[in-house]
Amino acid sequence: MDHGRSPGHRAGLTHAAVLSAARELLAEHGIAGLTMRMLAARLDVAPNALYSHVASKTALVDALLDDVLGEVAVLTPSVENPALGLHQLMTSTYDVLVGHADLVPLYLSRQGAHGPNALRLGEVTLDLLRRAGVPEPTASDALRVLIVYTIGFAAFTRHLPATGGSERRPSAAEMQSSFEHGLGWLLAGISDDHPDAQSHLRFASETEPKRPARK
Amino acid sequence: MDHGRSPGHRAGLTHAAVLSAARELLAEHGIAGLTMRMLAARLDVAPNALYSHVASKTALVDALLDDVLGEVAVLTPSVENPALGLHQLMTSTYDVLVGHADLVPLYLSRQGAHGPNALRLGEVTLDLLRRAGVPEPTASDALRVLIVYTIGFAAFTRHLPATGGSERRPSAAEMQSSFEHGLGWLLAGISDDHPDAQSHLRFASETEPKRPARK
DNA sequence: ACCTGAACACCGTTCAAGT
DNA sequence: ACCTGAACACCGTTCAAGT
Repeated sequence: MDHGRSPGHRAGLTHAAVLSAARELLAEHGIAGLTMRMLAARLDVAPNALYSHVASKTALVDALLDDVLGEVAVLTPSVENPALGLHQLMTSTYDVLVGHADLVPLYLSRQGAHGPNALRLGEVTLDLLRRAGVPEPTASDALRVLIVYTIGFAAFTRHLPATGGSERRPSAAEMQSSFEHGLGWLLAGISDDHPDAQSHLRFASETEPKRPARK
Repeated sequence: MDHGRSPGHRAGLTHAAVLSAARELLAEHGIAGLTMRMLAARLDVAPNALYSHVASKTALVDALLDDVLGEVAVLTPSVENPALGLHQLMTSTYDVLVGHADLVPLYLSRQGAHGPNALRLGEVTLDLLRRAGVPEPTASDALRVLIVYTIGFAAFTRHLPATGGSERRPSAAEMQSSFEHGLGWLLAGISDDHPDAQSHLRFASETEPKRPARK
């Protein structure tokens, strides 16, 4: 594989190139195809050459997920309607993660070394919660709940466990619909715990425009 | 390792013995220690001997998780108070899964070949939802949402991502508290969608006795 | 600093035997 | 049917070189 290159010559790899090739590999061959050796082969490089640009495979996966998280749409801070902004942010995160569902379980099994994009999303969410009038002890709970709920649902969109009885596997569209229902319940519950909130979060799920089903 | 045993003699393994040894291995050495070869070594057996009792490693993991799920307390069907039964069932599931949090991400990454215990839990949950007065299109959504929420939270109890800013890692007790808050929001939201429900699910989270923090 | 060659210490799984 | 011995086709990672 390694195109005629003697020990001293370099291939011109970069961290970004490795990351980008990893994303392609993941998209094409799924999670099973994402190995250091396959990645090296795709880059026409010896397997150990990758370690000049990536500390380890787990570091690669962490970087990969944060890279994906960078695609989440963080619209104008929605100062006027934080409730709607909250709903939009979670659904956008859900959409992006579903597009790379293989990555989530892999990320779950590691120490969550959170990248800058993940941190940014957490901060934006917390900010929206506060603006919606949710006071501090509850806001932290709500942040955790929303994150876990969204990521958990994204991880499950492919294979849902035990939906009871002999029912067939729910489609991606059904999963998205269930996700949206549950998100509405959560946002309503958060808001109902604090009736002095400036606007009911429940409002968001009703005014949100329909998204097209994923390809 | 293999105690003097010639090719023809048997070691007396059973499916249950393999499964039990796998649980011990998981508890002692974590997820990294759960390999077919380590498992064989612990049973004083050649690695390939396991394949007489287990089809593959993924089948082992599936069986392992369903075995764990068998520990979930399914109390008297709570005919009188389905709302409280629902809350109790989810918290029990959460507690059990948190005790084996390593298993969940591994389970997520596979095709969810659902064992009998998982199916039973799904059916019991759905039954409770119906008894609580939740009509059918919503009940399926609620079932999915509750399952995903509970399993997702269990998977995250060790490493929570992006709780925003530079806050330190939440403790297990904090995670449990957040889980319970979110569960209350969900149950309240489900019940509020159907005001004719025989009893507000919200009621459950208020009458539920305190559980001791996990060891 | 970046890359190669070779190797180490593992994996899950299969195949041909033995009783 | 259950187990061993040996092997296959992989892994991630390290170490000593080369330029």
